[in-house]
Amino acid sequence: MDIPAVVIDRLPLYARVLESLEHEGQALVSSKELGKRLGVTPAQIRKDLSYFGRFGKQGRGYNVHHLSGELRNILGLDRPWRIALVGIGQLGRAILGYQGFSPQGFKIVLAFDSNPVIIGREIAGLKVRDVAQLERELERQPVDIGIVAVPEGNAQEVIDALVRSNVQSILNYAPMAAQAPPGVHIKRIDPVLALQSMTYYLKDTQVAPLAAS
Amino acid sequence: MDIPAVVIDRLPLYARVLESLEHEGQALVSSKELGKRLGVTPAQIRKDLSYFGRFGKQGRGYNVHHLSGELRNILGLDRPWRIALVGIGQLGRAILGYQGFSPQGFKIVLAFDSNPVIIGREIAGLKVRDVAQLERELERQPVDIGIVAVPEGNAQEVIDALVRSNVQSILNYAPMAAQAPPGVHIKRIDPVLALQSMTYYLKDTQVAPLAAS
DNA sequence: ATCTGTGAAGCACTTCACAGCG
DNA sequence: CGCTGTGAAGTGCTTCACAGAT
Repeated sequence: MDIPAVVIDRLPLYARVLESLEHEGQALVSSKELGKRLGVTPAQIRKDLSYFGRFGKQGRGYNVHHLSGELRNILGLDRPWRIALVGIGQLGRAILGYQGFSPQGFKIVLAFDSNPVIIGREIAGLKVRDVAQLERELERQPVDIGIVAVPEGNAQEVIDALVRSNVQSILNYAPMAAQAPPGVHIKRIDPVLALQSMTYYLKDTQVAPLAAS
Repeated sequence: MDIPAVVIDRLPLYARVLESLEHEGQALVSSKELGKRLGVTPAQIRKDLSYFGRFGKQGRGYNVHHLSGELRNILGLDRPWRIALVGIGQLGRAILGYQGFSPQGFKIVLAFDSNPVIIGREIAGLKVRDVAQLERELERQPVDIGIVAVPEGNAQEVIDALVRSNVQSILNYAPMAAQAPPGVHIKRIDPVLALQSMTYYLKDTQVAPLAAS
């Protein structure tokens, strides 16, 4: 069976709410309550979960601890994942310093850049390697995920190199639609693109001319 | 007419490619060529654009400069936008220091935090204000957009305060589904959630146990 | 001949509504 | 009686395919 990608995208949110409920000591939860917390219809939650199994009990709801574990297993969150980060500029350094990855099992194990000034330097405990050696290094030390934090103009070539190294999941911080062969999953994450689509809805309600400040 | 949100989300990508083409000096572009660059079908591009007008010429294609300008106008990218940033921790500082907003017309004009140690300090040229005063400050100096970079547990209350201050567009860095009244647009941007959905597809192809490193 | 703009068809996701179980 | 799991209906986005313009 082929599960819609939108469903997969919602699962991490479900998993996170369930973890909260677990910490709050709640044993059972209904699709209605989960839906309220998530801003999603109860039917959608039941339908989404039904792709993977029958986790609930009629008349009762879902066992929070059990469902949480099932989702973590389905998503692979119960295992560690290795990441190569490409691009150690301002953004790359922020990503390297970000404390939110490792508690969730994501570990950046390789860092690459093209700037000779920082190649060889150690940043946040990781030696920066030459991106020209990316394929060679990934052969020696494979990773599961690539994070691309290079300028837009270089992102496609970096992604191509990652794909040649059999990296199948890529998080792309460059504001462009990257091309990749089928089987490779790319997610774009760009705050400017996100803002640029929201301004569409703001056009007629702009609060004040900037010059007035 | 009500234009699908997915269409609005694609427009910034179109606008960006058109700007590249403009800089490359290309005068005309067909939906086929645009589609190739963007990994989108030509029909989708034509359909998307047709929601807003008839910008092309049959037999020729689209005038790059003209279409670029139309899209910038449709999205409101030809105007400056004011932003309030809430949460000046590690992430908030990275956002404050990010050079990518202002070239696109996004200007952070207010910074808030709840930590007494940094309230009053100046960071990246902006005085950090007390988040408890958010509504008062936004009354004096309205903004168009709010960026929320506070911990998950505080994000909803911050969003509620922004909404009370008539902020209608919010970029939320917290990894949760925030609630807001209709008319308010929230986009979530969280790298961990993005990774957590990609691992679903990786489950059976994990490269190596992390312990082996 | 080429390429747009667009109704109509096709496809995919969401919601409904209810049988069935606890 | 409450709540899940799920076919079926509903809705909305994407793709097709072609008339029409250059």
